[in-house]
Amino acid sequence: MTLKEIASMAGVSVATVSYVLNNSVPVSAETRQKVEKIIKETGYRSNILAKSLRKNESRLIGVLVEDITVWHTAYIIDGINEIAEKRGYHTILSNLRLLSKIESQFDHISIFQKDIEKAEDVLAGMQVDGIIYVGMHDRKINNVLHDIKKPVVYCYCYTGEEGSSVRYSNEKTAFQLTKKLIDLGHRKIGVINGLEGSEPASLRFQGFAQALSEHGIQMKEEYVTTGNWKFQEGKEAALKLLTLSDRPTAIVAMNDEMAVGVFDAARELGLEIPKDISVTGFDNADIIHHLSPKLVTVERPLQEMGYRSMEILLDNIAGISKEDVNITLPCRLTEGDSVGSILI
Amino acid sequence: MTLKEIASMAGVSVATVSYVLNNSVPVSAETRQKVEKIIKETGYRSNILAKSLRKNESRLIGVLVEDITVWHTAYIIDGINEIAEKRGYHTILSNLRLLSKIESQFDHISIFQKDIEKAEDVLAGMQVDGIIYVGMHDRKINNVLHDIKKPVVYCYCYTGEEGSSVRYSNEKTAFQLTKKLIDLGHRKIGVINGLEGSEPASLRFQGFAQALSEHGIQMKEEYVTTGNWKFQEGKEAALKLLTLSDRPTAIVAMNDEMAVGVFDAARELGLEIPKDISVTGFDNADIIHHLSPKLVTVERPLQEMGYRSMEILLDNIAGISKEDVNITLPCRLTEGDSVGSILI
DNA sequence: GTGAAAGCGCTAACAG
DNA sequence: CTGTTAGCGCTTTCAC
Repeated sequence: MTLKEIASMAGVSVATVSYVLNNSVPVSAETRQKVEKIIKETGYRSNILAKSLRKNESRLIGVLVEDITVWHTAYIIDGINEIAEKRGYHTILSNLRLLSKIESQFDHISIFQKDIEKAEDVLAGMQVDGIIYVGMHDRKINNVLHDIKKPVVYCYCYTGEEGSSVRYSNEKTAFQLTKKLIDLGHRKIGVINGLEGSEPASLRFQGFAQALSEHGIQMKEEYVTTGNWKFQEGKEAALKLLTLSDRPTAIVAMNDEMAVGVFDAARELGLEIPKDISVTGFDNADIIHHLSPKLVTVERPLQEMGYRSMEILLDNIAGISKEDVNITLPCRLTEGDSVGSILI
Repeated sequence: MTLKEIASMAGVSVATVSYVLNNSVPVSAETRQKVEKIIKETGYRSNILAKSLRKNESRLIGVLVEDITVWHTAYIIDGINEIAEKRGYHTILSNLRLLSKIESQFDHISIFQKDIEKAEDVLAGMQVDGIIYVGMHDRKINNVLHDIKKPVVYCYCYTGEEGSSVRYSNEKTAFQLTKKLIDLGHRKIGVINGLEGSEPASLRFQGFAQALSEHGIQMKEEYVTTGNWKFQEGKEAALKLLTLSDRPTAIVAMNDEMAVGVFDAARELGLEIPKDISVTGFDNADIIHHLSPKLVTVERPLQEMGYRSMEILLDNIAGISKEDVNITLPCRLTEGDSVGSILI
């Protein structure tokens, strides 16, 4: 069913049908009714491709994700979709599937410049009005989408150079988390840092360190440990910390999986949380929802990151803003019972 | 940059450029070189929209998901993408976001017929060649996409009526799991069924029951419990089972979260897994990866479900197959140490 | 208020 | 082999 067919059925010109459809030009009530009746009866749906071609705007946003199976990606896409729907845009998804390709060599993304260019070609060919690039890790990457003249927003990653970006706050959040412990009276605070070389790990650690220093607490070397973000190493680090002769009263685990390791270690050692040891996590992952007591952790604003990425992109497309914008959203500390106060 | 511009730069007609681009008609080596040079230099990318309009085929597949944040969805999309990429198709994603809208009233999908129709309008308008509908729960739904004349495949759900579908095997898998326990000598097997009224729950239970009956084992009423798929109710059910005077030697938890509850219950009661009690789960969720001993559970073939959905759809589009096909893929039992053998 | 007609970028007869 | 040309379905001047 095409405009032309509708027009002839209604006994009007194609232009008139178009006017009715788009409310672009006044049409007499009578004509409008006639046309709308036919449209309803036939179940006509206008060809968006043809419209885009003619108007030279697709209202299509390319969402280029490094790996859709990485947990946060789905939530970010969800946020993007929500704004897209509200503003009459649609999203075309391109999935680089990096995870299966690089395993855990975070930085060797340059190897995949080829894949990215291919995806870029397709998206550009589809005439997308802009692209949101969703990272699988929070890190600095090259401006991989340099070849396209459309607006780009990087989400869950950033380029040092040009390009807008939307991230969440690692440093400030770790600061708050640590400050919370300090405010509860803790002075002997152990930390299980994330994988060495990972940017979130070092940012989170900086926040941790700053909270200590701002409160005049000396960081003890033996209280600083590292894990690979996984349960096992988290547990091992916790065992080390908890068996120190002067053991910490609180442990900041830089992600939830390692925090679960802390719980396990504490149980093995017969220590009670939070009475004997306070624990915090990071990520609010599914894995902690059955923990008892409830873990104090951090919820990243994933959906919100999707919203903001989309808003920035659309403003950019609309020409409202021309400059790159780089924003870092705050995280939410969750309620929980895994931290207790210390009598000072 | 358009075909026309390339043509004039190369001093040939648009037709010739098109021939070069598509290898649709023989072109002299000389002309080809000339044209390809210009294409490379200018970074020309053909307008896929225009091409689709002209050819009346978009090579676009609509992926309509009930909720992208439901864990399995991302993996299914990943599978769909992989085949799409291989076969030169692209996917446009539409996300109904049902989860936030209906919470857990599994069957009231009819309320959302409106949302679905809207998504359908858009996808049809985008001239997709077909649609894959990805459910958020494995269940029977109406043929919600009746209004479109393009091929449709339902994935992770099905319509009783018309329409192809791709699912995984609940019944057979639960049968295998149970049989495994029986083969190890277990005769007193408790079960923690999933939420009442849920289709996977009843299918899994049927598989469980059949394994018992095929091996001449009487199902004891007190060995049958139910949970709401969640940790807490799983744990409560396990406590009930494990404190029976004649307690079972094995517990089949119908999902992983409840299996974690069994682990917790066993520990509280001072029972050792698998020496005192064998445990199995279902789903291979992240939540179990730190369990010790390693849980024997079931991995659903999610990516494969994406592959097959796409293959069926593309065959359908190509006209290779016209009939509806409904397939049920087998699951993989994972290796683990949470089950032990019983001396018979 | 309505219609005729040009043209968005591309493909595919058809003619040469 | 190459070019001319007629559309694909739609929007949008420009006349009337």
